[in-house]
Amino acid sequence: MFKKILLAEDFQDTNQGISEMLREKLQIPIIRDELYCDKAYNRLKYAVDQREPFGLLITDLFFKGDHVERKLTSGLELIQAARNLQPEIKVIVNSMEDNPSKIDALFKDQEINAYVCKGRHGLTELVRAIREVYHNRTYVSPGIDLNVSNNVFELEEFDLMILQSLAEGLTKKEISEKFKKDNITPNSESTIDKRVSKMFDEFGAKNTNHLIAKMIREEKI
Amino acid sequence: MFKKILLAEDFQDTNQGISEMLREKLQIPIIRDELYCDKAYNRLKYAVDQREPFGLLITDLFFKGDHVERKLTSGLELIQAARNLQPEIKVIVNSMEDNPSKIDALFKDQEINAYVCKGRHGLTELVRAIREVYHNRTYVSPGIDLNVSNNVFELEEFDLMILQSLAEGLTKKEISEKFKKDNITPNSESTIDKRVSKMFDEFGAKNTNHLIAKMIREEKI
DNA sequence: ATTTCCCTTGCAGATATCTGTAAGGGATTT
DNA sequence: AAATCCCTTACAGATATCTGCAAGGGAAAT
Repeated sequence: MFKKILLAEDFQDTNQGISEMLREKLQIPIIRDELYCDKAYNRLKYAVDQREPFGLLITDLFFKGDHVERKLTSGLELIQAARNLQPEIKVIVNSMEDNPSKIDALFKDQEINAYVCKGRHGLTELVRAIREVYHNRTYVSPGIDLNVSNNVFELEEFDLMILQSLAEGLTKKEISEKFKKDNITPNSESTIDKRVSKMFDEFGAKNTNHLIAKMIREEKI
Repeated sequence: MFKKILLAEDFQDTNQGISEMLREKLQIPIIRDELYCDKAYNRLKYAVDQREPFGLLITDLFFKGDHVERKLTSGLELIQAARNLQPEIKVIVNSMEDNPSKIDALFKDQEINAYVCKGRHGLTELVRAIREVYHNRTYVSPGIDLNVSNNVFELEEFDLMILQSLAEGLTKKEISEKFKKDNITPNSESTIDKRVSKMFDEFGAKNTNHLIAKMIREEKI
């Protein structure tokens, strides 16, 4: 089993619960837990310098901001920095994110080894994930279905840019002009009209206000 | 100190961390933890029936939905049900909500005894809160400033209804008609126009799309 | 009583949005 | 080569939005 594990999790209660479990259930000799990404990174670096690197990093994705100044502000940044420093380190993400396409991106882009979704079985699943990862397998919380990723209604890049611009208060004419300036094509006002109308049908919206409200609430934009 | 404490918290890791701490730091003889509001309520009821009621309820606000059917779906509903059953029970809310006006409402409407904000000192603060509440005092996490509640730009009821209607895709004419039907006044299309334009100024929005996007992102609607 | 202030309402004009129709171009199929 | 499909674009007409201006009414101040 792993000899050294680093835990990055900013909630004290959650942090405590996980550390306790790691010690009891898995008898990990060395467990370090940190409340800030920067401090976690420093620990990794020091361990590498001392030639006693951590075997596993368990990290959350979202870290609250407070008065402390931060360089690394999210789990994503921490993972990238860690991999840069120590490419072979195993990574388990432990977060409340449950959007399959976002989790899928973590495996594809960051090559994480496991994803555990916080919830009623989060701790049990985490123990399982650590064992799987130790044996060079990947793990995903059973509640998450990466296949049935809701790509059915996933927004493509172009439509996304239109929606973001509308949400920023630009008119369709302004969007058309911006697209022309940035060499984004297609870019006629008419096409933008058409795209938005098509989204009305796809998402069952009555008008632009309705569409934007839906998209933001569903965290598509 | 309290003899019996009930903890309602759906995240297994957080739940574990808190239970552990209650046992170690405060030597509470009986601690029950539940992952569902309904189960927590059943425990309260059983304890009351047995004439050995809980002295304190610690609850989260948001509970994830899953396959299990639920009657009580939020901490708010649990608190109301608990107070209905056992009016004198002490209540501490432990959640990640950090909006002062919403927390203020919990004290005013639900008469909760303490509010602890999850975060880097959440567990330490919770211990403190329990001691304070035991001595019949209230407690709020120091990071929360109930005085500087962002009421400066709080929406009044009327403007809120307009925004919600717009976000549902109604036109201003339709909103005007709805208001007339529901005897809400003022209700002319002109006034609704004016109110929305005024909000453009207040919130620095360029148009309706922009305003709705801002309001939803700031969780005003 | 008069003035002042603020809100509601109506109206009008300039823009913006939404929905069709239709023409043209590129890619694929037949 | 011709037909088909899909996307882009232009344009037009009906609505909707946004911004003024002006009139009226109620409440508070003078």
